[in-house]
Amino acid sequence: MNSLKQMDRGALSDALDHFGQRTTPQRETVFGVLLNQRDHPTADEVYARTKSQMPTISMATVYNCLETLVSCGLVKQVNIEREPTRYCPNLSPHAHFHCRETGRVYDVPVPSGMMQELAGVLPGEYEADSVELVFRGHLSKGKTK
Amino acid sequence: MNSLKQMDRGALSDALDHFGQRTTPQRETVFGVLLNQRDHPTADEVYARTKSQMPTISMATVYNCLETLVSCGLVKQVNIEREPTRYCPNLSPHAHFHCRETGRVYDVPVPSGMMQELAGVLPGEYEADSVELVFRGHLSKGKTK
DNA sequence: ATTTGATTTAGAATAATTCTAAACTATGTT
DNA sequence: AACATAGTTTAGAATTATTCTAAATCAAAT
Repeated sequence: MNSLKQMDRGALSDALDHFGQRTTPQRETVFGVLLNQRDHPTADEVYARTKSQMPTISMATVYNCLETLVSCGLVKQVNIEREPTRYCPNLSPHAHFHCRETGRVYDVPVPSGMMQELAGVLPGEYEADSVELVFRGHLSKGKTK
Repeated sequence: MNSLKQMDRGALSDALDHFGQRTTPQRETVFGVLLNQRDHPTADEVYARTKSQMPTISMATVYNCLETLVSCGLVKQVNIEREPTRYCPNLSPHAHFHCRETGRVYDVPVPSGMMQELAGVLPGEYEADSVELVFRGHLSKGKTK
């Protein structure tokens, strides 16, 4: 699989349009790479994967595309400690789990009620537009998933 | 104020001892800097503040000391997006609020029950030893605190 | 067709952090 | 007290993710 499904292509164009940005082959390809393998790749990894489909793309363009996708709300950045930024096209409310042993990052669904509750701990003067929840630890043996 | 209170000096020595590390003037001074002004300074800021009390200290030592304090559990690292790491000697359970306008980071106390609850969203195979909760947004007008 | 502005590109620049190797300090042992 | 050992500090070099720059390319609109 290496091309965007019609549905995703539509979502991409719509979102880009909405922010006055053009739909380009590079943006489509990068978005496709993210949707195809949902393992929170770094920019470097996205670059490698994209290059295999589009050998002339440059690192700068990958960064540009990722930045564009993030600013259009199609992709989220995940920062774990000081490690390279990772990218995630999962838009539903979720937390992240970072395994210290493998370095892998997993999505963990969070009931939406929980998110409400979290916002509740903020004193009145704080107005949050985003919440980030990251767990760190390890996966219990047997289940490497 | 520029020297460690007796109580804090004791806590520092105990913790360092416990991990087989020496209590040095550099570590004491850096720890004192963090306790004195609890505004989540970056390593650069810690360096500047420490240098004013101990002009011969080097940047590398500041990083070494911070790393030592973190590994002994006396200080926490706070990473917000890709910005420089900040340091925080608040050991009670709390979240962070990052103001997009000023860039400042605030501690937000979190009821301990909430932390328990958060851990509850993790499926069984995930064993977390730390939870990080970061809000981003802005302070409502009037209260710049 | 031509202008205009957006996008892509390669490579240089930046900046936080880590590494390296030498100098220094403290501690324990005889 | 002198010495060996290991831990710590230091300045500066190295690393690395990311951003910047300026030129080339592309697309849309007159």
